[in-house]
Amino acid sequence: MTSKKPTIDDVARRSGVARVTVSRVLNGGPNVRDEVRAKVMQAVAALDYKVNPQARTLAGGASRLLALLFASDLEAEPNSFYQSALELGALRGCVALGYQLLTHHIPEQSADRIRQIVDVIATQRCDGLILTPPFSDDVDLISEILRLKCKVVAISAGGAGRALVDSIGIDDEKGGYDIARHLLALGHRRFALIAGIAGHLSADQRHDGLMRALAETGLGAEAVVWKRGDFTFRSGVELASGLFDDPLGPTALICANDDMAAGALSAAHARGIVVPEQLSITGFDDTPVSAIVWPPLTTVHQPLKIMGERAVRRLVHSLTNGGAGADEPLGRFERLDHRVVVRGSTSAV
Amino acid sequence: MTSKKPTIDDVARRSGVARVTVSRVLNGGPNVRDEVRAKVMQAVAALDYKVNPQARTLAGGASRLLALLFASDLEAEPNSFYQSALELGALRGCVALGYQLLTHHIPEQSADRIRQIVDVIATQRCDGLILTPPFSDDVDLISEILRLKCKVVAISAGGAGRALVDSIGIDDEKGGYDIARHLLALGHRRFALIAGIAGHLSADQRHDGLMRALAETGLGAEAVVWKRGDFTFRSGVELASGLFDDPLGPTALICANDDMAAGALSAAHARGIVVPEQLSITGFDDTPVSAIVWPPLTTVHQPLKIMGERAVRRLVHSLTNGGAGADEPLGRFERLDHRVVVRGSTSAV
DNA sequence: CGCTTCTATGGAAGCGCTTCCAATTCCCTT
DNA sequence: AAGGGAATTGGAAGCGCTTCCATAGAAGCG
Repeated sequence: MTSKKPTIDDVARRSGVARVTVSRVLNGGPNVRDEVRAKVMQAVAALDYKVNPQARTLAGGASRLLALLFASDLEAEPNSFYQSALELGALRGCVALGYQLLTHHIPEQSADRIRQIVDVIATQRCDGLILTPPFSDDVDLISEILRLKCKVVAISAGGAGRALVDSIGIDDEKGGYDIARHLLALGHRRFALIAGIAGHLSADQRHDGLMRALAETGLGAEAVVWKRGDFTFRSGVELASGLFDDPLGPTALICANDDMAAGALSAAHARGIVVPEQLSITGFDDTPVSAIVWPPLTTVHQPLKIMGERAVRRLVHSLTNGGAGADEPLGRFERLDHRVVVRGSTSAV
Repeated sequence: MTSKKPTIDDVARRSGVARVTVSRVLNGGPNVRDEVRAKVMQAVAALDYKVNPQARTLAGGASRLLALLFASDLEAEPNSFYQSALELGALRGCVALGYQLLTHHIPEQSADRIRQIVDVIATQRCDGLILTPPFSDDVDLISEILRLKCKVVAISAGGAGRALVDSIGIDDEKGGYDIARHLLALGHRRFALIAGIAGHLSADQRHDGLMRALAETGLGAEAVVWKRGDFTFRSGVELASGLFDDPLGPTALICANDDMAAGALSAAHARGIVVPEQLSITGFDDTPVSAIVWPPLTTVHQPLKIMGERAVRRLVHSLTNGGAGADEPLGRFERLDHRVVVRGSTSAV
């Protein structure tokens, strides 16, 4: 049928140069005359030649493979939209830069999560890792990965992660502050908060922001009751249900992500509580979930796709620039803009 | 720091056999004495040796790389839960079988979708492809892929795809029939249908099933008004909005997937139409969306994760069994069970 | 104008693994 | 007990690419 795929030698032969020269052209190496470069490129086009990534890896040592790690059980429902958005962004970056992306879901609570992740690095030979919360702040995990000389970029790392590796995220404290300001402006004074899991530092920062906003308005810790959820719809349902009994309960419920807000909304519906008239609810992330539910959620937009793409670019950058040891300031945090998106789930008290 | 990674030669040396023998053990080859096999395995464990997949690919010709293809624009919101479920299942299968999975999103309408996909095969050198609708029925595309000698398994292929390649799916016609029977039993007689895009054959089969159920009850085409959506929440909102004006309009709205049903539900809320009292709405797929909205959707459960995993297994099977030409009946369809999940969005008329 | 210093190119040596084929050993046959 | 086939093992040859080092010219310099 179709003849064998062309190799670098075919290109070399056709353009009348040595194999190394073709390799140089392909890798943008220096010291190649424009004339020769053009001749090679032409042969590449004519033969529809594509480098064999496996051969390149074997010879060159770099696999051009990146892994995106999520903390979720394969069996459980994933925090799907959040993850998809990051993945899509990362994929976009990989396609643009000629890298490949592997996605892995690791049960977060498992004691051997570190072993599993190290295994991914060892088995798949990927040379860069993108960590998502709460792995982004898992100091033990990160140290172990760095020990293996694997490059890392963390998404939404809190203080712990930021100190160790490059990271990308929004100003979560400010995000929490902003959403609180929105509710305070609407006249709310009694709040409930469904926070994230312990160890998810960026979500805790949103909590801090909320408290700062309250303090500015002269309110203290007594103005808010809070619990920790696990970011799933289900936990939103369960935790919200406990809030509806007190007649002097909160008038506004702030959730650490959209899924839990959707769950809270569902619980409210089930109890006949009208949102937002009787209770305002807010989410976080601005995933499609916030637009799908009724009423649509007021939430904080987080540029997840861009975060995914930036993560890849940062990783590739540090991979190709040899990460010149000292001059590469490890642990740089890149802040992206967020914004409050007001929809129908909040109203004046 | 850590010494170089151990190679197959290290294992060979440590266990006192030749490199080939280690290779045989690693690949489950025949003709190795149990005693030798054990000795090698022990050395592997002692050295914490992992095969280098790139080297294996280069030498062996098989990349052990599978690609999962989705038809969606990177910029548009993905049909996230549907895709995530398939991906998760496929990932599970890959991990179990020692393969790697690459996910790609190709804009479906783009004229050069075939070129893009062929490029994926050529550039990434993956040796198996998992197609999702509507690629599953894209005869031109499939023919081209087969011409490249790349193995394919299609998810939810309709007649066109099933004839060409191995495929996995539920009995969509029966799914449509079942959901219609559910509504008919509740007394509904006037229906609306938000169908899928043209060319998405499995979704069309659900339409056929609906018509069959209606016919059995003595109803004809006049009992249902229908339109085509594109499976997005947005299209559900838009298409449903047009249905609410006629006082003698449908009492039940059947949607070809959950996202469009959620959109329709949202549109109903916006118009003050109470679901299910004034209008019953059904979805399809049983993605988490169906549980997140209010009222939760009656829908048809499709075992997406299992479908993803089975797709990988089928692919790997045909890859490793050399696909012995004749005896391998190409185009085998594997049917998985579906079931109607009754939730709050449907009630008696 | 002879000498060093670049700049452009090519030769050779593998990267770690598998496949092909030859060599050895073993176990049955007759 | 000798011959034959099957079961085991190893040697050698790459897979397609990059890296290291050597080789020419071209260019710079006193």
